[in-house]
Amino acid sequence: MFTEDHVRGTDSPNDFDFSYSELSLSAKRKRGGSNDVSPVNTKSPRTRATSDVQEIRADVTKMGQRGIRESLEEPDRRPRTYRFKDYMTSKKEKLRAQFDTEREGESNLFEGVTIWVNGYTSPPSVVLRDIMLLHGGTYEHYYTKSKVTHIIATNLPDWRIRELTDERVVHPNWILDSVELNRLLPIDPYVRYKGGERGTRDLREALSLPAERVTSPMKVMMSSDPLRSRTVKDTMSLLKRAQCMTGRDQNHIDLTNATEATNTKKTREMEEKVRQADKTRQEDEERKRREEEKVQKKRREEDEERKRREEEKNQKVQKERGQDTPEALRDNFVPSFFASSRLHHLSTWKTKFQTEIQMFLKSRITKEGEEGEEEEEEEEEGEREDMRETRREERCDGRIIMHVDMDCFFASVSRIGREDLRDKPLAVSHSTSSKESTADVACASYEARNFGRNTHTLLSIDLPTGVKNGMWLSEAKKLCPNLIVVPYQFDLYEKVSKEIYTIFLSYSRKIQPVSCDEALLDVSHYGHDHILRIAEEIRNQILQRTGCPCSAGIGSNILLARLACKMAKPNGSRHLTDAESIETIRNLNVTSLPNVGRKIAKKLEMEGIVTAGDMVNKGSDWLRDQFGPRLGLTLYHYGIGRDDRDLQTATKRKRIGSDVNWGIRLSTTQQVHLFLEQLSPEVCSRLKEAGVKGKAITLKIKKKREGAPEPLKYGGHGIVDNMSRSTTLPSPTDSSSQITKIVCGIFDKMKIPADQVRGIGIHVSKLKEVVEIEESSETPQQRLDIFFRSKANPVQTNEETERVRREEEEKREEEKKREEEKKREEEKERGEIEEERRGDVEEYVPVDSEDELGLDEEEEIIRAPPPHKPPMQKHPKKRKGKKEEKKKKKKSTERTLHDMFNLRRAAPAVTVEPNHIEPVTTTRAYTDENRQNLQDFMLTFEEALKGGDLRASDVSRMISGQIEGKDLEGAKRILQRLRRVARDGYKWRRMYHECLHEGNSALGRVYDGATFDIHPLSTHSLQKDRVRVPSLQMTSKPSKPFGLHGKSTAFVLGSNIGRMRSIRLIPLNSFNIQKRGLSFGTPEDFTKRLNNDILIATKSQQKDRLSVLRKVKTQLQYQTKEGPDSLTEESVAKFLFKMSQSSKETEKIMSSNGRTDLAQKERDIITIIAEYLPELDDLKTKLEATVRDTGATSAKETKKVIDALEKLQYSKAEMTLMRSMIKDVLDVPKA
DNA sequence: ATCCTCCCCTAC
DNA sequence: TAAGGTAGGGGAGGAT
Ligand SMILES: Nc1ccn([C@H]2C[C@H](O)[C@@H](COP(=O)(O)OP(=O)(O)OP(=O)(O)O)O2)c(=O)n1
Ligand SMILES: [Mg+2]
Ligand SMILES: [Mg+2]
Ligand SMILES: [Mg+2]
Repeated sequence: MFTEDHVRGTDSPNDFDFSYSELSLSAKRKRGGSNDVSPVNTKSPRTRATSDVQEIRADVTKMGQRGIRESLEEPDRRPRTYRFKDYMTSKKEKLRAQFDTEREGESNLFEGVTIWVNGYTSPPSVVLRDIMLLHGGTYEHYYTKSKVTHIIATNLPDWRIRELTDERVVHPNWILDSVELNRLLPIDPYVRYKGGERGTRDLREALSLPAERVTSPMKVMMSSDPLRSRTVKDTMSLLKRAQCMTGRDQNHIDLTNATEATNTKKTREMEEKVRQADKTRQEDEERKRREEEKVQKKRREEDEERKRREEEKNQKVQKERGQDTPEALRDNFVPSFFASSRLHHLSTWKTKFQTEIQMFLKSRITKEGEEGEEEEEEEEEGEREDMRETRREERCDGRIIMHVDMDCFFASVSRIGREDLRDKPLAVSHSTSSKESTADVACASYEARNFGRNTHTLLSIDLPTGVKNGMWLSEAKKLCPNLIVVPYQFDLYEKVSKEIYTIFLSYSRKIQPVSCDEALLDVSHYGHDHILRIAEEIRNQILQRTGCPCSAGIGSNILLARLACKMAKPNGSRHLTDAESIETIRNLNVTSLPNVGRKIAKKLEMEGIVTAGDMVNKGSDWLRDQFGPRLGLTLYHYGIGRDDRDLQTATKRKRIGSDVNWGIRLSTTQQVHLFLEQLSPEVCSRLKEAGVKGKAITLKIKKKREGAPEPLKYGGHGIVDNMSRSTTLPSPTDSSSQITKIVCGIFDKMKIPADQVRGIGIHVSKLKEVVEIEESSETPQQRLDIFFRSKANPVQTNEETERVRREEEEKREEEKKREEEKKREEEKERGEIEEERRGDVEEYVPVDSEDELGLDEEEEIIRAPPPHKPPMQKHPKKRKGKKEEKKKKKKSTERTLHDMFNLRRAAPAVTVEPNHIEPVTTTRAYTDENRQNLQDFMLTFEEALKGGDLRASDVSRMISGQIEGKDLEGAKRILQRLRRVARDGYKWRRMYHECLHEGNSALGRVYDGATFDIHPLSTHSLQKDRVRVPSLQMTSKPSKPFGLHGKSTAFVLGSNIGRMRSIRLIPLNSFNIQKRGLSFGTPEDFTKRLNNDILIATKSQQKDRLSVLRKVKTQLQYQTKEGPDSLTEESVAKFLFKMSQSSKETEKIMSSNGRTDLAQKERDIITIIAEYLPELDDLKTKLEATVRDTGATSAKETKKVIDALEKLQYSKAEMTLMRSMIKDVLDVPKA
């Protein structure tokens, strides 16, 4: 993720980096620990009323200042700075070396000058830093007497400055003017406060400036006051120059690309310089690298040349047809789109901060592992060890999470150095004007958000109603006619972001980057007592360094921290304590909860649920039912303030992609191909940057929905259907041409008319790190062989196949259209028109619009999967609502059992040609309405079996009416399964097993988009004698909350269908138990018992019990999935214990809030889980005894107890349980 | 049971 | 004019 910008920007000795100050951290801790600072802080902040916050804030500001003074007084305790340099890979190191050479050439204007920027300046410190960086100067993040030669400050008087006697305090215009005139001006006219004469001399000496420079005739040249206020334009032009040097666009990453990409004079000069430096001092290795680079460059050039010719040809073809080149195929459309796309930037920055922080921390860890070279290093280790210890202890008391988020970020950045914009309603947008503008407002200032409202009534985060982020400018203008629109300043946002992350890193190393303007910090190590002060200190620092306000929220988990931050906005901080959380959250709108966006909010609203309290009242069962086991439970927990997510400090990327869903209006397939060719390199360069290759290539297409109007939004995609298809390659790739080829192939297969394409995306997944790939010993040929051996033989399609497929799709399309039609009418009746536009739900609820009404196709279908009703209705108990059921013509006179019992067939029987791919539309889900039918089917089936004269063909026919064969055992098994279904109340889904065999053909799925030669059949064994027969697979009750239910298309390769012989059924779950274990059994025992109990509960219709047991089962499954290891006795024990604890926690919250009903529910859960943990009380008694024996009284003595326990030789599982109980037991005597 | 693909939703 | 990108979580359907 190292952009050119990045590499260059960080190559200076005084570069911007994540500086991490161990010292400032420990100093803070000490300050926090001593009681001298705070007169306010006698109460614990956990219980402090919010009204105290103001007071604290003022107090803390002072304290922050005192903190700085402290550090000034103790110059030895300066923070240590770690740079990327410490942890970049050696390759990147080399790249940087090259840029160093270039940079040095730029200017040495400020050589020997080291500045430290004090407080808020205009331009802000980030800009000054860049300037210094470009002109040979040094920028210090922290003040150090021995290093800093100039203190830069705008505001006078500043009490801090008065304390500085040795250094020069200079106005920033000194820097700006010096750059402008390209000479170092004397500082005299710019000096804000002059120290002693000695200081001046020192300064001159230190700088060893030539006399003529110092006596520059600047006064003559500068007609205006040197301390004048700079215009933004001034500043920006300087900044622009800075950007010229630092490399502009983060989209152009590849170093070699970068050197050849621009043909500006500057670049050429730089290259020349580099070459010269190369000659004189680069080492062999470096030269070799260059050679390689050159070769690659050449290759690329050839490649591009070829492409260019192709393109020319294409364009000529188009011209001949009299067509213009579409906008999306213009030169540079893709890069320029991304360069202007705010969302692209947002996304890019997020991943950037994620990887950077990850790398930074990793490097720190390796560093720790090494021997400390200095004494200081040792100390530091000790300190960190100490901190870890502290943290561990703190965790017993719960974590302390802080969420810091910039206030109206983009707008605030625009206000830097613009006092005139300070209190104005502001919007950041591309558009320059117009009431009609469909440009998005990326960010609205708080004045715009609250426009026209009495701000005193704004008590809750739920209330604001003015301009929202994501809203169209036209609408924003309507709401707020005074709105001032300012342009994006992406470079500045990025700089400010880096600045705030630097600050974050100086407070905690456990950081989850959330966005360029926010992060979650684990600040447990500061303890509860002073945490609000720390928050204020951070906010203060951010304001000082960037000139932008932010807010901070603190809580015992991520949820509470986020909510607290939101509530504190703008420009505030808050600690949302556990005690007040439930009551506070209860009154919040559901949309303020994470994971509740547009759709979920709407679904909730339809049930009359508006507040989080409403949601909790509806119950966790309902939520899980509606939103799936995962989200349902999460939401329920959020509703009562619970959230056990860990901070995600390090993640592995799973996918890399690039989408353009704007400005896509193409007319021919060829044009789509050309566009894909533009997009592929984008994806590839991101892959390369991340150092990965991927095996799965996905093409995403937004296809204009049938009948959808042209979108109102300029260049917008409008109402679309999303489609995607992927191809898995034998080996990972990051080759642009390969990916282009594949996605073009996929697109052709998707059979989407080019003029209906509204959005295109390419994604690569199944990623592998390049380093690992290189280590792998297999040759490409070997890998290919492995692939072909592991997969079936790919085939080519033919025209006939495509025709069938198209027909099938058309049919589906038609059906979909009908559905929509119906739905649209219904919605019109209800007056419910939804819009296609998006935007922050919470912030922006779109308003109706004639033209852009967006109907979600899926919603209607969820409620009623449209069955292909066979004509015979043996069971006339009909749904009344579906009066307009289509009367379908029966194709065959043959009446199958399938028809008789109204069991929908999975697919029409199709004739399959050998080696051809055939589309088969399968219909899923025998839903409730079919249950009765199934039971009837079963009875008949049973009768038939009794007679003993049932052939497998009958079984097949009964189900699909198409296949011959004989398999009594199979039939019996089907019966068994049917019984089970009837008994367990499972729903069914139907599924295809295909077939295959014979000669040189193989069963296989089609690898979309890939063209392979037909391979001779390899020796691996194929499943022979298999038959394409629908079978039944048990599935738990579906809980998909959104989207299309019940239909999908399978593409089946068939051959010699006539020879099929057997039926294959999914084996029932079997449990190979045995193994003896604990009282509650091995994991296998446990699972078995659980399943059995579920069965019993089902039979005896103990609904609540069943629900609890199912919950246990699902949760356990998740646990297993997430965990790196398979289930063990201990993990099961721990899991059960945790679940029980979790319910206890909920129970506590509920009963303390008077919700006896819900508390009872949790108690029931606890009781049921306790059945599986019969030993718990016993163990606890034993544990207590041990604790008494050891005489331990506090959590600190945990280890002592554990040692004692270990001597008693409990089993692993028992130890696990006891371990989790120790804290409780030790807490009791304390209390 | 477990894996894969496709799709949906959310967040900034 | 305007730049509606992207990653990850998660569910269903299907295959093995
Ligand atoms: N639909 C959106 C939402 C956000 N952003 C950009 C602009 C915002 O300034 C920035 C940060 O998003 P936040 O959600 O943090 O919103 P703000 O910082 O603007 O306001 P707040 O004070 O509520 O955090 O991301 C955007 O371009 N489009
Ligand atoms: Mg923000
Ligand atoms: Mg934010
Ligand atoms: Mg929300």
